[in-house]
Amino acid sequence: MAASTLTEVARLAGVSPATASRVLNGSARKPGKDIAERVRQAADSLGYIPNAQAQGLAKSSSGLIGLIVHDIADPYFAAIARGVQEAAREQRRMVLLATTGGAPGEEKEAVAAFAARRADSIVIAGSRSSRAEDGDENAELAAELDRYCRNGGQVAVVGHPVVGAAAPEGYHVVSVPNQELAADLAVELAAGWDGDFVIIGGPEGLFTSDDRIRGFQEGLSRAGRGPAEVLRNSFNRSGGYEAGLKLAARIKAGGTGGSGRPAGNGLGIFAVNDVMAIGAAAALRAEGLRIPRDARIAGFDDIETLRDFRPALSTVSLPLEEIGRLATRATAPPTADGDDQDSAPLPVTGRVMLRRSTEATD
Amino acid sequence: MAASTLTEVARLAGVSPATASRVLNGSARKPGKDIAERVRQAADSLGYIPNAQAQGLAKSSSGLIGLIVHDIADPYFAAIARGVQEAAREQRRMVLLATTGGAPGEEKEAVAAFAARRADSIVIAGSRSSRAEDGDENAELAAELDRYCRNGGQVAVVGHPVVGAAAPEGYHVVSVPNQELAADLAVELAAGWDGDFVIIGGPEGLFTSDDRIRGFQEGLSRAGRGPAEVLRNSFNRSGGYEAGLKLAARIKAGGTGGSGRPAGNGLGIFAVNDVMAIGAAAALRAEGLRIPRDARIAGFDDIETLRDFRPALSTVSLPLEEIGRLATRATAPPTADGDDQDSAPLPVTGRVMLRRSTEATD
DNA sequence: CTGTTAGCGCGTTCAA
DNA sequence: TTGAACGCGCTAACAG
Repeated sequence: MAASTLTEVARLAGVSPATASRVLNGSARKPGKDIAERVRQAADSLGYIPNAQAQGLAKSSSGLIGLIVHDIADPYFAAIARGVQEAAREQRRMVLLATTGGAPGEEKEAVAAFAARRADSIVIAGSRSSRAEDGDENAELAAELDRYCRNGGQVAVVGHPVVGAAAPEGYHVVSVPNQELAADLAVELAAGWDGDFVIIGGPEGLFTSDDRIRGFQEGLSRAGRGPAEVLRNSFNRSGGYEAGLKLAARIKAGGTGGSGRPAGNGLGIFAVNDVMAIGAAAALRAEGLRIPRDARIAGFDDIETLRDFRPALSTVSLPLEEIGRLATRATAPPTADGDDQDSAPLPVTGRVMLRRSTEATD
Repeated sequence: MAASTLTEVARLAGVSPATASRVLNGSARKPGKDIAERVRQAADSLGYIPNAQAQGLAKSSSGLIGLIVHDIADPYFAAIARGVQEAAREQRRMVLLATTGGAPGEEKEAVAAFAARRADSIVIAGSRSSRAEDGDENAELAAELDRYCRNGGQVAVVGHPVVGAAAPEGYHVVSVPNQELAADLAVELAAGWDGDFVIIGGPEGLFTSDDRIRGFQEGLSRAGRGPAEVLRNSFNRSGGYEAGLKLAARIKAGGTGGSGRPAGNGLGIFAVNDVMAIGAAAALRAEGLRIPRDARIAGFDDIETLRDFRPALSTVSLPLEEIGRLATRATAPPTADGDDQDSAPLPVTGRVMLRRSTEATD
């Protein structure tokens, strides 16, 4: 990766490197109009491209923003990534990508790698977990983040704060009202359906999943219903599929988990995200069941790619892209005009979307 | 972004920076066992993280790989990105992301930005275009890429070479047999359907789209059919939707474009990618038409997130993730053990998937 | 095997 | 306004 350097440009233009630097990169004072042109021409003819590494070294700031996701191919993260990318472009920064599969250990590695690259800020999307087995790694992650912040780094976390993060300066949280929205969803669903509900959740300890489960239960209780049974599986399509198979068998057996309801009365299913909901729906369909006739089903996230799914999936719409933008902007260098909103919780609102998958069929 | 430096670590350990460097980062020669431990402890207690910028400056290599996509939220690119990310991790490199919306001008900017960051290699996913309006920008992009390669950079392009790229050393192409596969699809579709075909394509000049159109026509001719009409629209869902509306009107009008076929006999629709196919299907459905009864429809790519769509979409399966991996590996630094396969065309194979959306209904 | 020296390419003081 | 000198943090040649 050898390329022409600023020194070469300066020599060709017959000026000092310092002057060349001033004209080519944004400096406070502008050199003479005539000399500037000469430098620019020299740079152009040499195809000069400033070495960002060297600039970063000298200025102690890289123009890099690190993004941590579980899986970039998951439409949920892809949508957030788009928002991050957009905001980063506005700020003329570049995005460094890391995928971790959700393991806190990997996330810690990613933070360290970003710190090594001197990324100005880090956005962590994706659910954190509080599982006991992840305890140590979570602690390490928190420590790494702390150090990063203490060194002047900016961090934004989507959803939940990292467990045990001491939150010095520069630590921001874009909180998503998962619980409230799940409660709203439950209330609306309960208004149109008096049968039993079942929740398909992710592994225990996953904050996003747990919040949504808790919220849904709360909504049910607010609607005068008892708590729903919770089936736990992996936080992806196949997890939803497996749970769907179980529920299909149950529905076909004619009961709804011992409540003694008559056969064919179906079930109200809430999957904690759209992808799991789709998986569950696929399983039901594979078992010959129909939605919403034999079972009503709702998800969460309102993934764009899934909007053409039939029957249209009831869900909670989340401004994923906006969330990415907000997180990114929260980590932007202080705008100098004093509006230091700092770590004030950023407002994210969602909306319950009732669609065909939970409509009455009679 | 101030952090403890190698010098500090060295001082604390009572050794020279050079020695510290040798033990902490991979050097050829290993220092004494005792001194190594002392350095490691010092580094640990200081929370030392090597400054990759400085390392890069000194070593002239950054461990960065740049990825250029149209839109990271598009499942097609997201899948490729996952592959790139995976391979990058294997090679202990980090991914820099740039999204361009497909404009050659933006791609040129991205290449320049990657070059500035001294990325070791660049992967360009996404269709190139040869539209006249993009001529200048394409030329600039090619020039930028050339320069990048000449400076020792590695480039891999998915699908088609960049227009006008002079291809010095380090320029690789992962070619995707779009045309052949589209032809295969046409042949298989024609075997089960004797009605008319219509192609929903992207804007003229988009290589991927044009290749698939050309291949499909070729396949039709191979099957003894005349060429299909081509509807051009934007290369995304809404483009498919618009085309679908037009076709719906035509189908409902009872003709198939003047061929005089009886009403209700439908149409065989080939959309050049899955996302457009889904859009078209949504339009047909919105107009009260059913698939495959009123129209058969097929796409291209076999997007994972869309696999649960009903009726299951006939398509051509592409190993997107593998493509990303291949592209990334193609740009890896020469493996030193001599297997310099260099710019040999990398093998990518796809497969026609006939599913419910193109099945006979009677 | 270790320490010293000299850059990598650039920004930013200082004097001129 | 311009140029010369220094330092950012690290690696790679040397010297000891």
